[in-house]
Amino acid sequence: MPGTACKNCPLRKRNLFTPFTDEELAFMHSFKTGELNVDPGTTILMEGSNSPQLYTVLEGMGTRYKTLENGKRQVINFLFPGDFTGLQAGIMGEMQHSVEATTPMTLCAFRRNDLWQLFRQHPERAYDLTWIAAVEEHFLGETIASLGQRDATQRIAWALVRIYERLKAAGLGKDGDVPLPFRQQDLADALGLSLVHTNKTLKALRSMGLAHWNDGSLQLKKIKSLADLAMIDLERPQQRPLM
Amino acid sequence: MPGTACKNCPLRKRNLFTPFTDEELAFMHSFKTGELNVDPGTTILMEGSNSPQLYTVLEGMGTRYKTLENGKRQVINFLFPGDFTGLQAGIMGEMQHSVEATTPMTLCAFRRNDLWQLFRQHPERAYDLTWIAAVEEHFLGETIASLGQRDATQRIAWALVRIYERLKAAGLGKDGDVPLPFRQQDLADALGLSLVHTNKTLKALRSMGLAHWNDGSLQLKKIKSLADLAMIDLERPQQRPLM
DNA sequence: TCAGGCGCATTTAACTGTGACATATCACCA
DNA sequence: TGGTGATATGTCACAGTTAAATGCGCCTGA
Repeated sequence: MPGTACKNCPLRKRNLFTPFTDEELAFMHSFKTGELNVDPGTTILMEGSNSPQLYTVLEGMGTRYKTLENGKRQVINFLFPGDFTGLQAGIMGEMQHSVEATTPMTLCAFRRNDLWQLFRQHPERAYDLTWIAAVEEHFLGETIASLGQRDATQRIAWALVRIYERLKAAGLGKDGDVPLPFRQQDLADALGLSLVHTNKTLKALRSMGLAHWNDGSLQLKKIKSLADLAMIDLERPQQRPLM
Repeated sequence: MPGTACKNCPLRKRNLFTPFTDEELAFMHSFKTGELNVDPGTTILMEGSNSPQLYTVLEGMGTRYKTLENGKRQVINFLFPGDFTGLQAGIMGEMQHSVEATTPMTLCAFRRNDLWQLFRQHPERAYDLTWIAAVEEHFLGETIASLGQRDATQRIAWALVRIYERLKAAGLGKDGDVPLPFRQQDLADALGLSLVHTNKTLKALRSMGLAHWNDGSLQLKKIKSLADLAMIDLERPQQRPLM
């Protein structure tokens, strides 16, 4: 039982997450195989490989991405504390994307082979897992709508709002600030924009006073206006399970 | 128990789907509340509404889409026989997208409130459900990569290949043909392209002899070349659960 | 039986948002 | 001190958009 015991998990204290009973915590802990600490730039899961583990992010941030044959990269989603990843490989067998650490990260690892046990013995956790998958599916659908129908300014506004909401909900940052240690290139690859145009659009949002992203810190002073620009509704933070 | 009994379901006979035991079929049937027959153009599920049902497509085709505030429409995915939909609403509460019938459709309806029973009493079905969610998540990730990183020609080639594979796997069409009763506008809205450019690109693929889509029928004579153009690998059909 | 209308595919022409390329600046580090 | 990675900015070309018009098949109603 290396690393933190689940019942002492600092993340779990945040009321973003649905509380677990001691019995539930004990089970999750038995499901856990260890903690993984990685340096920035480390590839945690590799497209095409067959990972034996599933992960919950305890600390740090990363990207989930696909690389195309022509070398282009599509960032599918960012990984923040509390996020769960690896279910696809856990269920389908082979990773369809890679996961890379952007900052130093700590991940809680679970045995993929225990997944079926979880479904048999703990239907509540199985339900949680499906809940997580459904929420991710919803988010990916919104991403598709952004790439397909929004112009560059709206796309960036959309991404910044959603990122801000997620990081705030995870309890990161203070006041109107939130840490965002990615490169502009990462955001560009997430939105299907060129680096140059991403840079210019960020400048425009800055000069409009809507979004300031400097030195790894994102500041949204007028998130409502930014959301209007992106043509989206703000999402109220919703309690969710932490695996 | 209106409509077809699950054990007589004609879809289930196709060996695309994992076989169920009689006991399993009986349970699925008990979970079923009825069949839904709709005309083309009918909205089956509405964005923002709170559907009490989940559906498996028995017959016909449709689209799953989001409408943006500016009136633009993003088709997130097409619905084909054997597809399951409504899990998002079933789990998250509110529909985040709409579902519309393109052709006459027959759907098998399940009670959303029974979902939790399914998790408790039939972990195998719960696992299947999560499997379906994971596959959908994978597909949406590939869609994001297409919208973000491929040009118009590659996007259309990608879409046609994937659609062809899915329809073939479902046992539709004969030889190199497959029925595809959508409008060019639907494909355009799925790929984030204008109708005009979609039309031009389809014409180009036609004159290259790679794809012929006329009168609701899609013919791919050189699917391998089309896949190369799209920079994707062909997917071997994989057995999957039918809910 | 024919006229009118509607949905969809097709085509042409003009415009534009975004990409590609080039270059500069700054911080950091070996 | 030079090298590397990131942000920043200007210029120009083009893939794809927008607008507008035509044709064709099919339905409906007189």
